[in-house]
Amino acid sequence: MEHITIKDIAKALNLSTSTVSRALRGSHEINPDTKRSVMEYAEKFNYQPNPIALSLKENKSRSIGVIVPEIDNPFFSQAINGIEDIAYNKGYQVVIFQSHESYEREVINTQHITSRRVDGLLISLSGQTTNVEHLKNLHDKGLPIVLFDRISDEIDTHKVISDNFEGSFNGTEHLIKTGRKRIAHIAASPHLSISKERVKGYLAALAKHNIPVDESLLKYCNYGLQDIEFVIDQLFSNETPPDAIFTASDRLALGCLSTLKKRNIKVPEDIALIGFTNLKVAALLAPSLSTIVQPALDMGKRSAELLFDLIENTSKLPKSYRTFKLYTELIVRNSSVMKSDEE
Amino acid sequence: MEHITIKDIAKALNLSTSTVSRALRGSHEINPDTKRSVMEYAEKFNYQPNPIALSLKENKSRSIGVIVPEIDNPFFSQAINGIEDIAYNKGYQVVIFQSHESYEREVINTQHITSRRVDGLLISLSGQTTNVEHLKNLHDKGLPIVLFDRISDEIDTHKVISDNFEGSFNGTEHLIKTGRKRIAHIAASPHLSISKERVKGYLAALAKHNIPVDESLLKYCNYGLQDIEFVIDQLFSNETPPDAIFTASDRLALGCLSTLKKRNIKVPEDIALIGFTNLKVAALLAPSLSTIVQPALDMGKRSAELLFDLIENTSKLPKSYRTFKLYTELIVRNSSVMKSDEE
DNA sequence: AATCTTTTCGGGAACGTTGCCATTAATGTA
DNA sequence: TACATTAATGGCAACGTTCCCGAAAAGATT
Repeated sequence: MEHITIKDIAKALNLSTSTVSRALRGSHEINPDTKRSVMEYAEKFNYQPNPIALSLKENKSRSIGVIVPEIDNPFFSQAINGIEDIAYNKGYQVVIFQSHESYEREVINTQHITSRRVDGLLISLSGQTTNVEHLKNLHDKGLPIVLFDRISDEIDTHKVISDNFEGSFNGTEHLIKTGRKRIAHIAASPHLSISKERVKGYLAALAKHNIPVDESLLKYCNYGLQDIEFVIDQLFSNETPPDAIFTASDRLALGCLSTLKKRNIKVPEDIALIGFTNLKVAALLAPSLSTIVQPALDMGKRSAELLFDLIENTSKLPKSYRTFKLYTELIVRNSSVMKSDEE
Repeated sequence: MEHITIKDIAKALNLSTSTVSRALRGSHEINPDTKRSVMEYAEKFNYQPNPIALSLKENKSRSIGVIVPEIDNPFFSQAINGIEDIAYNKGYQVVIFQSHESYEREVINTQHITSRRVDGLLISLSGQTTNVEHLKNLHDKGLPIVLFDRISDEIDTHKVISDNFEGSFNGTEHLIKTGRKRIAHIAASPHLSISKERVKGYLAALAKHNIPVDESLLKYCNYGLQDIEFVIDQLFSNETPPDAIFTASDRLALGCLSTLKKRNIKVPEDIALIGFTNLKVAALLAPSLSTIVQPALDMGKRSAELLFDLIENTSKLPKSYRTFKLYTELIVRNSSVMKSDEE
């Protein structure tokens, strides 16, 4: 890949690089004729300023880093879609990293992030992450960071989440109102903020309706299918098994559905199932899955906007960081109600 | 974000930058004591070489660009997962662009790609792209490019696809062997290589079994739900409607399923449905979806490996480019056979 | 006519790093 | 003792760009 430089133009037109540079930027202190000839030459030979040289000079890369647990997860790919959208309009590049739910990998990613001199970082924590020193360090050094979805209290910066408490509360209450008595909750990694919030919502709904909490109905579970099967089997070995499961994530809901099918437990007759998800196919599952929808795309957009806000006002110091809660929506389908078969 | 530089170390230790540079690289012509003190200082203040300065000097960015139609499409996010995996091990960054199935956007993306000086490009063409001059130009200028999934004959470089013909042939033949007589095929954008190959496989299977081709059963369709509904309605306005639909993509299959449900057409009783997809949830749909699985992750990995091969041997000129066909697999589920309900 | 402004441009440093070419001092060789 | 060799380090240019500063020429102001 050969690229024409400002020097080449200067040499060809018998000018200095300074003059060419100014002509290209349309400076007023350049003779219109000179300007025109420079422009024409640049156009003709398809001059494109070297962003790397610019980066070196200005000490910024015009790129942002994104660390997600797994890109191949509809929630995150939708969020990245939103991020890319905003970044594109701002003329920034999006550089992707995956933590694969591993703390070590996340730490290594943050090292790469700094070494690569990205201008800002968007991150959703891995399921294993309990210590966020690696992010604190970056933030203390002045790197703009926005946390989304899986956040941490220990970092003081902008955060974007969906209203996990409310969503969880509404989902649980929906199960209660449709007559379910023993409602289990399967949460994801207990370290995650989203898990904690959703458990709180679940407990709050039970409390409101004076349903005693049964610890044996509250389970934490990894995404593996075996893990899910194990948990389901645990729940059903209970002397009075649950008549509803409220699941804290898309993957878990799918795993439950498939396990319940395998165990020949009918949904929603034997047990109601409701997910916390944004899967487009949720409506097409058998049975169609009731769920609490999260605005993944909007979350990506909002996070990116906030990050650019931080990047562009990085000097104006006295910041007040905020945590933005995005709406959730309960969508009732067949997995939680025993009515007809078509909506 | 303040970063310590080689100059800082030099100043602090009363050395020249050259000495520090060589000490850091472990050069033999540096006094072991000096080397040690430099190393210690660098360690202590967390020196990280500035990759931007390196890039400027070496005229390479250690990053690769990836252009996909839509990141929020399980096939592509899985592929990107594979790409990121390989790139991570090679120490490269992955920079993501989306064409949103738009030719204009794809062209703009390629401009960004060049202006950003990525070391290589992985691309899957947009559905609107018929002219690939923008890619040819880049390739002629020496940018290593690997095409995957949605490829073009007009660019001579490495390509990675799944065996669309075979997958399509097997899918169609499966429908024939299970007694279907009027098999429709709904393809994606007619410009796409994947569409052409899959149509060929479909036609070949019909030919092998002496089934005459009915042009009215071969449809091209966009991903929009309205488009799909329109096509389905067209098919069923036929005097003898199809008894099977072989669909050329995951999204199309989902759209069909939902439309057929809405129209109260029973799958698989009234009509068999089979997709070309890699959706993890295909098994959980109602009915579970028969499909031809594509190895998206492997495709991403393979493409990335080939790209790095090109990048690293960019000088060794006489290249022989190849097109790699990856395996596909027919998975028969309930949407195409009328047997029992559980597998 | 002498001075002051503009206008238009060139020179050079700087961003962080590497690599070539000195340079110095110490050591080895005759 | 004189010269060649080696070890250890410094100086400087270069990558592509911008920006500050200066300079020459032309024009404007007394």
